[in-house]
Amino acid sequence: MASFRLKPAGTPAKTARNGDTIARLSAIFRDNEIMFGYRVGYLSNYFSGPVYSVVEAEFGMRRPKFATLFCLAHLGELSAGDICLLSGIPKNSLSRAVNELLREERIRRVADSADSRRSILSLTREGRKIYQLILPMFRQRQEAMMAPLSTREREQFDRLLAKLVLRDDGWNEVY
Amino acid sequence: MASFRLKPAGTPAKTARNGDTIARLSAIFRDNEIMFGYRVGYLSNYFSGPVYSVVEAEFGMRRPKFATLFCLAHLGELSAGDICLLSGIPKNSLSRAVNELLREERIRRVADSADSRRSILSLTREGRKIYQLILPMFRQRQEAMMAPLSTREREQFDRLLAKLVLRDDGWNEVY
DNA sequence: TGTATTTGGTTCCATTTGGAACTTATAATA
DNA sequence: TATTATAAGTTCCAAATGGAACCAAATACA
Repeated sequence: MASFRLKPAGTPAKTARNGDTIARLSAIFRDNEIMFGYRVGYLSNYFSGPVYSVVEAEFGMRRPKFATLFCLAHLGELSAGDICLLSGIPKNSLSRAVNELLREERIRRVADSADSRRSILSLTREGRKIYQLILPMFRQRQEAMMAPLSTREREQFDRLLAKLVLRDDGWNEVY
Repeated sequence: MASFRLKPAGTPAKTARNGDTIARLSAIFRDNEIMFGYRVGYLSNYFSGPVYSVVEAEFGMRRPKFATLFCLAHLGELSAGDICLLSGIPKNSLSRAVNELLREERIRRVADSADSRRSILSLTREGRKIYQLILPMFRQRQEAMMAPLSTREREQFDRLLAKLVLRDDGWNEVY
């Protein structure tokens, strides 16, 4: 994991195109009716897709499982439903992820004494270790993604994302 | 479709939480090691997920198929590979999408005379019609997503997204 | 308190997914 | 111009996905 990379050094992109084609294709980024949504989705795909394909091969772990580790690493103790809310992953997928992680002893689960339908999840030492192992891949990929922005621009971007995500209008209450 | 909505009016969110819980959970948006990647992914999920689940139910169409229509609607004629590049969808998934759309006569395909491995795809009248029918859902959802930003902030966001997406450093040459 | 509703979580199942191997056509190089 | 490598697209298959139905506990409220 020391030197995570998406392709061996020097390997040319499989989808290399000439400049003209690129220019023609990228017109779609300059003008369409769902500019924001489309580009956000595009970034998201190219950000996480390649990393997950490595993480899957190397750790047998995809979005639902990693999202679980990620949320628990940050917030300590959560229910499965909390993680759904924080990730937008459907609860049945998340349920499976949780049960697999339990089997692998990467998380633990104790019934919530206040509400015995819920249970409280948290990382085991092993879970935290694996998380720390995977995290750098995402960090590195994020750094690559953000390369075109200056420090100042990153601050702006940060501020805008915060506004979009920390909100109270129920936009994300859909699942 | 006249009044597309994600939940019937007045239906409370299934995942309603009290303010305290919300506050606790949203800490993850304020501080983590992959702030940009995480929040972009979160937005992307909550933007498109709910729309696709309606589009799937109503038109039997998911991301690969809609991405195909979307790209063709904007750029006229493209190969399957172009659409992969523009969407980050793997080529086998896209191949299936293309063949389904052909069967449904929503796109047409002609062999590229210059390179007979490729073929050139384009929308049929029917394909364009269905696209126009779906598009407003995404527009509406995007509008909801962007609600917290002022006009000025949207311009900023637009500028930053453009920088992230219109780039030349091969960041997206991974599939 | 008893009945109806909602909620957290799991299970079922049909469909979708994407890696890998394959086919055919083009490009690159000897 | 053979030979080899690479590209576009398809097919195969094992695994992941998500809607829907379900169960059990909690809540609303008559």
